[in-house]
Amino acid sequence: MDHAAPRTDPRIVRTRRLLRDAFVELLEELDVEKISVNRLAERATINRVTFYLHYRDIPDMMEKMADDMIEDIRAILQSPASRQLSVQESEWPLMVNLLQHIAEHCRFYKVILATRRTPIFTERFLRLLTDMVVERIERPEGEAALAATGVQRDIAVWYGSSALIGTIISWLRHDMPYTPVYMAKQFMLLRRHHEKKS
Amino acid sequence: MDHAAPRTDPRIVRTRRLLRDAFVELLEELDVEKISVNRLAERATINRVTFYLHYRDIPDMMEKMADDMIEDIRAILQSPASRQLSVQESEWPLMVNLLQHIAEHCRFYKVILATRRTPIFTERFLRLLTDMVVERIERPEGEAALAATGVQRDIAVWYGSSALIGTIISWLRHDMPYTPVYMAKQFMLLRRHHEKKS
DNA sequence: GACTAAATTTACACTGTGTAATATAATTAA
DNA sequence: TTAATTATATTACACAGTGTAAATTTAGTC
Repeated sequence: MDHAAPRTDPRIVRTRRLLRDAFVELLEELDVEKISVNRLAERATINRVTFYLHYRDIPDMMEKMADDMIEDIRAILQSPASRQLSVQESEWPLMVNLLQHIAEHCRFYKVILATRRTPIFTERFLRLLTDMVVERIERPEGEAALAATGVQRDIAVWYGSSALIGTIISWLRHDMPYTPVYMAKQFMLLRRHHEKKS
Repeated sequence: MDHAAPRTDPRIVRTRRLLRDAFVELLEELDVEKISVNRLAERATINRVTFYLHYRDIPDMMEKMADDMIEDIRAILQSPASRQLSVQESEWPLMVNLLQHIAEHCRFYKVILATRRTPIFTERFLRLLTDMVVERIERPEGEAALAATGVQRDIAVWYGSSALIGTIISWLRHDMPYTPVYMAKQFMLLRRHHEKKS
């Protein structure tokens, strides 16, 4: 890297920083669909037209911001520490680094990953599944199994419900290559491995 | 149920059906943000003004559609079969029913849960984590562990990566009540229970 | 200090929004 | 069947936002 040292104009850096900060700010206050180029430019204290010198529209800007985010995360996951170690050993520091990175930039990540951004349907569906998992875990059998594993209760809930909805979405995305029954069986297998202690 | 038999005007039923079908159709062709009341009414072959007699705006319409979806799903999860059985036994038919319901209405669910709806950031992040999980599972150790459990490879990938990103998002949503290190430890525990065979 | 590039200002044509008033069509009830 | 009610259509309007163009000002680079 750093071959030809592009050295971007500080005005460009400044404008983009203002825009991205303003975007995060607005996302803390409004739903995405309410963020207009108008408002964004106003909040960023730049001219509306200037926005178009940098991004085609707001989705395009989000795309670019996502690119940057991915670049950051990739840098962490490909850190030198991970190369010579085994998978088992390298996973731990990678995970810690990733989570710490997110924690350090939590204002950004929270707004980007965890606000109203989740379209209403997924959100509602997830909530329902979460209730289901909670109910399940609160039964005596669930409590016992959980206690044996040393897994925090709410974390197990997050994990289980996200896994469920995420797998369903992936299944749909891949045009349902397995029958519902087969999927259900697989869920049972995966579940069991959470709860049955060795 | 069926106390006062509200008996909605067939015109209302028709208009809402046209609108919702048109919405699904458009969502198959465009990103959500490109769906305007204009286009929607045109596609539904109703007058634009009529839309406002039923919904405040498009997010409001999505909200209502989500309500209906949740009602359907809830009906399945609270089916009579589930009441007298134990948790373990009732879970299986519920899961099958749920998945079959989704499969039957897959055009709707696919568009609603699995299209471009996932805001770019989550999508990109999920893709990255998926790569990570794939790489991990393709190693000899991973293959062996997987074979022992009888879990399908790609399903394990979907499951693991969704669980990961979903848990991270929940952690952020709850304002990070655990340290990154603790979270990482919990991930290791949950992971281990997938792979270590009894 | 001159050159270059970014940002601003102003303007314009366009698409979409939300509401109001009135007219027409379909449904329901007498 | 007629009369009522109620949904939808039509037209119109004020407003907010979009994306682009041209000329100008401001800031950075060499």
